[in-house]
Amino acid sequence: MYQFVDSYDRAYEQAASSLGLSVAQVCVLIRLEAPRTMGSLASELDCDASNITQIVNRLEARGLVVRGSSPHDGRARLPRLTDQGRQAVAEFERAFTFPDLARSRLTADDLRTLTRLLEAAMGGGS
Amino acid sequence: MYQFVDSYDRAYEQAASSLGLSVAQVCVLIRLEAPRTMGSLASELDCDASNITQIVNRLEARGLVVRGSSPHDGRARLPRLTDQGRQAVAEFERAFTFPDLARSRLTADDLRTLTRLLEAAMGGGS
DNA sequence: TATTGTTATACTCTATAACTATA
DNA sequence: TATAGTTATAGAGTATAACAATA
Repeated sequence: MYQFVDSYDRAYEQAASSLGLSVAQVCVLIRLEAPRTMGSLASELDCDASNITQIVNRLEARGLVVRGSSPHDGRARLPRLTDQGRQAVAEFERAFTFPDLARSRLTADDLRTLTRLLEAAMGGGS
Repeated sequence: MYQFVDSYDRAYEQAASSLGLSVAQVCVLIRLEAPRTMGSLASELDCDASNITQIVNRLEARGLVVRGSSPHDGRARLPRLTDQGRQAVAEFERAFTFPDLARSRLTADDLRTLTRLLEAAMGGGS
């Protein structure tokens, strides 16, 4: 179990760094396929809002993201992907081969079983 | 698959921080149940040696680790756990309930199947 | 008054480069 | 000359506290 998680994490890190990005930056980037507020990113990634501010600053400095404004709430910012950002997301998904590779090593039946057992191990619906 | 890895990682992080330690510090600590060189830690954790130097510095400052010397090689250091360090490892293992909890939710048969499928998904013997 | 986000600050993780001591 | 480890330094992730702007 540890070995599997470790392999997954390392593959994720390597795919990110092959694009010159950190894991944290990719985590934000892939959640911006639809624009959303800084706060919703912070709560989904379970970190402080000031953290998101800094990560988005760096992504914006690289031209992967732009901060838009919300028409409904003058306080909120709505970061969204630029074309270059969308391209980076696509490249990451191409580089992060671990899940597809893992799936390709199992039969369709075994994959269904694995999914069921992982869900059961996590406690069903949590 | 992502959900399972994410749950595992979050549980690990929370167990570490419940002891006031970072994930990186715990990773070093739990590998010191037998003394070993700085270099072997760096290669197992796949990071630079200077990184290990700093983490061991912080663990030493907290009294969890002491740097010993090797009788065979005057250059090498052999960090090892103090009593307080051993206690911290035990506390971490008590706090990191995720794996035991996951196992307890499966029958013995399902657990064997899960292990087999995870190994197969990683590519057998890698 | 409460909420969204930013700024300032501090600590940790991480790598690179230059260094010391030993082999 | 090569290896084990450290030091100095710099960039990034993270949180806390104080703050501005808006609701």
